[in-house]
Amino acid sequence: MNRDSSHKKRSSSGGPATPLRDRLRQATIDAILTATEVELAESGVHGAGMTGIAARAGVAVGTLYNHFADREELVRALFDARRAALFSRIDAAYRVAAAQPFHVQLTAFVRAIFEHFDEHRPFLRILFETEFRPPGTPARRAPHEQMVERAERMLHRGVTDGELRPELVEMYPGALMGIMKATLLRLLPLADRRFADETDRVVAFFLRGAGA
Amino acid sequence: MNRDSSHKKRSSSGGPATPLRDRLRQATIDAILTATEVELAESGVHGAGMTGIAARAGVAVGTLYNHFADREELVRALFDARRAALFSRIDAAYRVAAAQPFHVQLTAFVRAIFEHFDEHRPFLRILFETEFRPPGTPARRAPHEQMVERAERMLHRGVTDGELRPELVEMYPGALMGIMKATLLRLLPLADRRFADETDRVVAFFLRGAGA
Amino acid sequence: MNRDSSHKKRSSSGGPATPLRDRLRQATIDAILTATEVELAESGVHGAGMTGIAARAGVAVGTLYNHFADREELVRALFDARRAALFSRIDAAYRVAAAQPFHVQLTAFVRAIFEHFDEHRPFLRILFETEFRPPGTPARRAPHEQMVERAERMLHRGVTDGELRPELVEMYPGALMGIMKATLLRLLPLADRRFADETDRVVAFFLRGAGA
Amino acid sequence: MNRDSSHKKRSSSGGPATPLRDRLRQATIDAILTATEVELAESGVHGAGMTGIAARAGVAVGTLYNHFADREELVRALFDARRAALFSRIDAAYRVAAAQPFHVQLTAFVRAIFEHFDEHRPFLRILFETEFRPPGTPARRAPHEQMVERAERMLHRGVTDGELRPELVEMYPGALMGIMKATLLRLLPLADRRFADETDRVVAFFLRGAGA
DNA sequence: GATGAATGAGGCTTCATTCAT
DNA sequence: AATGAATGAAGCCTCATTCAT
Repeated sequence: MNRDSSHKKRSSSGGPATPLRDRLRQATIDAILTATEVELAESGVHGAGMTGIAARAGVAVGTLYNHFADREELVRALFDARRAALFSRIDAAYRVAAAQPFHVQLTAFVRAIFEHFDEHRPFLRILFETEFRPPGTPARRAPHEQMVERAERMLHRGVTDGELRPELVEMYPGALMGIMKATLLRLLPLADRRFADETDRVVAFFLRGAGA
Repeated sequence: MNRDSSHKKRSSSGGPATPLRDRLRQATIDAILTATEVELAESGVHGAGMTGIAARAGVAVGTLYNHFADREELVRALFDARRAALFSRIDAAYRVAAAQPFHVQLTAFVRAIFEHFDEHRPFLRILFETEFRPPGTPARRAPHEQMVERAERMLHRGVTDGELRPELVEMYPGALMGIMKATLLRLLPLADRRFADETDRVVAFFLRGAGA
Repeated sequence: MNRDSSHKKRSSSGGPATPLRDRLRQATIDAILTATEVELAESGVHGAGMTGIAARAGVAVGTLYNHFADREELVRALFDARRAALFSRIDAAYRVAAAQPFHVQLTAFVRAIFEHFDEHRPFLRILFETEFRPPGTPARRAPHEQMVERAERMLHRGVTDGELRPELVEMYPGALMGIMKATLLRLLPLADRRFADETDRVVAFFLRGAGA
Repeated sequence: MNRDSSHKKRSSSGGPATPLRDRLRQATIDAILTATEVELAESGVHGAGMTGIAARAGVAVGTLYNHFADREELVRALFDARRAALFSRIDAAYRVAAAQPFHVQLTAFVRAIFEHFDEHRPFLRILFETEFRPPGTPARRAPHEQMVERAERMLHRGVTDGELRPELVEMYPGALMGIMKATLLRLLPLADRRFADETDRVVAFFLRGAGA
């Protein structure tokens, strides 16, 4: 069935024919994904039901299945979408700071992540719950691991540039992530605190531990 | 409604009336708890079913209900038992090192935790999964938070003793836990590595970041 | 939590959007109620199971729960439906005979009840079983008591009109009901006898005992 | 197994050897039956469980099965015991009044029944619940029918003696029982009223309806 | 495409009954 | 004969999924 949004058979005339249908379609999908995110955050990844998701999205249950093969694919789509947004944000910040010293890039990395979760608190709750057993395991990698990889690449540069000591290098990625997660976990219950405001403190602590 | 603690009669005559029954009873309970631990670790906290638990424990489903009111109480009993063991181990190590310098006590703290999880890898998997949303959700505190509290008390001494800098002190407990968890997470897939062997490196990294 | 009464949308455009769905829905509910009645009569109020009810109704178990929150609500719905039918029949007969002498109204009352049970023998069996301990036990009044109340009102008129002696008046409602029930009980095993044919004899006996 | 209390192999010496064992045995059985009666009355005939019965009787579940083959036999034993007591009481009263006029005997009949239920209110609740579907159906007759038979024999004499009119005679037994049951039902919620006090009024009402 | 009632496998729990001590 | 933990069939209910309209 047609769960990929790339039909592209609208090329009979010349202009952008029927993009309306596609736009409506995408609007429905977005509504469903957002509803899924909120429901999962509220009821837990396994506690949320298709009925509740449909209700919050303002559609019928059957409509969910017109866009996603089954519950698993829906959840996976949510994870993919949010992960893609997070990674593109990280990568953008990363690139912008590519010419700057390592510690600037590190700061940009941490800030990008914190800002993303400031905008997606519900998804953060979901991430913590599924960190160890992400939906769609074992075929898929946990977002966690993919971020660890990105952190590894960046921190490697820190060592190469001489800004980080090489001794405990294999601890660095996990330690950075661990400190960040601890910060997220600590602030999550406080609805009025922005994660991004902690950026400098996290970087400071990490650099004291790992800095040359 | 825990059905344990039912030693009503007995001892009315003279001899030890039925210690045998009690021993068998306790053996059953232990078998059930262990089976629960393994099943939860394998299938997830919500994925594990009473049928599978009973099968692994080598008892009938009904037997589970002779000792635990329902699924929730069973899971809670597992958490309580493992958490109690962990905390008593921590506290013991903590007391033993009470007269020693702070960094020795810190090392004892970290090592106690790592050793406990070396002996209870399945429970570790469960802990990660429920860190943010503990079973029996609202009423009970996450084990995580209780450990953070213990860490806070200990690290406070580090500051008082002058071994830790007071600047980022509110980050310390989370950071220590975060670094430990990152280490556990990193080594968990490697079945032949002992967490306890990482003790010194974790302490070293933390002290470089927080030490005076 | 009765899930009926869900005609939320529809009629936004112009035509009668989905009266078909509603009709099918009601047909399902009726089938379920009838099946419930028969199963309860056959297997007893507690002996009847959701599986058997679903099978007899020709639906899946889950369908029962699409229309009734749980077993108790289903049974209650059956009672409510049958009781409402009985009472509206009684009340109609009662009104029609309002202008006539008391003994005519009494006859109409008895006949209405007998005719109702001629059409709902299965429900009669259920009523006898639950007379003393209605389903959904504490909260709701037994149908029995509600009928006694109606009888009381009517018999009061008999006394006022001088057609009944006032002496043992507090026995009248129970006695009338008791004589009727004894008659129902006596004829219930005889499938070819109509209760309504006993109307005059019951009234005659009661009036001889209570008449002025 | 030995569920009949007639072993009678204690005749080796001469005197009444080991009647002690039998007496203890009977005491246990009585305790169980009474416990059963109360539990059934409280929780309903199907709601009462073997565990609750054993607990109330002060024995272990297994002990119940040492005296009764299964739950059904236990309930049946209770019914048999109470019915036997009721019938022997009725029959005694009946015989005593055999030489007296019919209406005296009728009064004795009604009073015997009322007195029995004054002493066994719990059992009365059970009777109402099972009147239509007695436990052990279909092999066993309902107590109701057996009482109707006794009533029939007695009322037949009333007709023969000329104290009752022969016209509606087939209604008499049911009507008498119905009036009695209505009275029991009316007074059952009032814990301080004795059924036996209603004897004369019941007889009076019945005789007005059926008397010559 | 959207709709939502119908489906039924699977999960949790109960409780009469058994049997080793 | 008493005990009470163990047993497991059977009951109720949930919820992802389907499909006729």
